[in-house]
Amino acid sequence: MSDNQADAGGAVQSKRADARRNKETLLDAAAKVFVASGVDAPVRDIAREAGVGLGTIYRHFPTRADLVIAVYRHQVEACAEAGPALLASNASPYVALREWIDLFVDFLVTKHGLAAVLRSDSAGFETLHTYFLDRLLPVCTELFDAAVAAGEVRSDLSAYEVMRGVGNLCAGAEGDDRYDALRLVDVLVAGLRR
Amino acid sequence: MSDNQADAGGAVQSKRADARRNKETLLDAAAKVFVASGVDAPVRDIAREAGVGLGTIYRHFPTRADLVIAVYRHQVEACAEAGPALLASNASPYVALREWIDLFVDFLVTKHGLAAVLRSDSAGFETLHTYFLDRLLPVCTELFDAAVAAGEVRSDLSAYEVMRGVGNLCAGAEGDDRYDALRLVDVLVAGLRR
DNA sequence: AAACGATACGGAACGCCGTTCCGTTTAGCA
DNA sequence: TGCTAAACGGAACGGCGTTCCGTATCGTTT
Repeated sequence: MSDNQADAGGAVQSKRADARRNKETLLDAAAKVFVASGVDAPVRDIAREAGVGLGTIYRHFPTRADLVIAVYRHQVEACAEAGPALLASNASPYVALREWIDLFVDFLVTKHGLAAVLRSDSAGFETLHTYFLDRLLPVCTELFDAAVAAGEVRSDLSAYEVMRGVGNLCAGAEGDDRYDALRLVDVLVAGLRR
Repeated sequence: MSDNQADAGGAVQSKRADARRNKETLLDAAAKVFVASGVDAPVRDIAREAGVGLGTIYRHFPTRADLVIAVYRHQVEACAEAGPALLASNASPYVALREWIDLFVDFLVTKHGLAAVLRSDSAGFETLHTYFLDRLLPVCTELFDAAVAAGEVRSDLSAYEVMRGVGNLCAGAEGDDRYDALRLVDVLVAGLRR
């Protein structure tokens, strides 16, 4: 899962060993910097942490957003895969949805500022936004629709809105001890109930 | 309401006519640019629109945020003043709270990107963030506490969380027709109910 | 009317950002 | 052991908010 940065499947590996090694180094360094300083950390910080030039970063990841995507891709993957599993192991689709949202939220708040990226249109992050949506929205939709079909939640919303809503609630939760994102998401999810 | 930029009351007017005129021009220009391009519009755009140098802006408004505050001050004021009024004219504090939140949301979504500012810690916007909180939080608290006291809403939240939550839900609502912030706020507020 | 501070003005300059460009180095193959 | 395509580092670019300062203007005082 570590190499392709376009769609899953057909990505080509670089021929040269140093390039592959550097990409790996870069991903590690970026992950480290992201947890330390948030997703907004300057590209230069990551380059320094990796002991690498700026050009190197930008050949591997054409855009800051692409780097962020690559770093979090497999974590998003895990979240996506949990969806169907939860649906299968729960009698109530609503409960499954709630638990999936818990997972989603955990993921978001663990990574500094990642949630903020979910609502950003500032060009560069559009890619990341798109990726999150492409991968997670179908999962969320499946859970949400099941809960709607079971008559457990109100039906005047879209799964998309729920996901973005949750993402937005988590935005900027870091470093503000008066604001408990988990609890607010709980309120939102409670409001979903029919 | 047009001149003071510190706290209400004791602000001193500039002695020179051109300064007063420029400040006015600046506020008009900024308002115009903000509706056209959102609160994130570059300072230089505002300077150009006003036909004024950058230095002039920064003497009148030490920070971008101060300018934004000045532009929206009386609208924030109106929102703040509506709180007690709603509380007085409604039998149910919960209904008053809900209506106040409607006002608040209207204000946020009408002005491009203003909501995003509520969740931002990015240094530059801190002033703006602080101002919003200082003025609006007490109002929201009054309404919220009344609703809690009346036993109409759950009590494991703070007014601060509600306000930030609503603000967050509205962030990035522009230009996304699949995302209806109003409706999500509605869900959140419904979830508040006890 | 003239002269003179105090005050306000414009915009060049600074530091930080993401990103691009290109001369230099190096890996892997013949 | 060369040779070349690939990858490298980092200077340079344009855009941002903000600062700084020489210049122009205002309002006053003679």
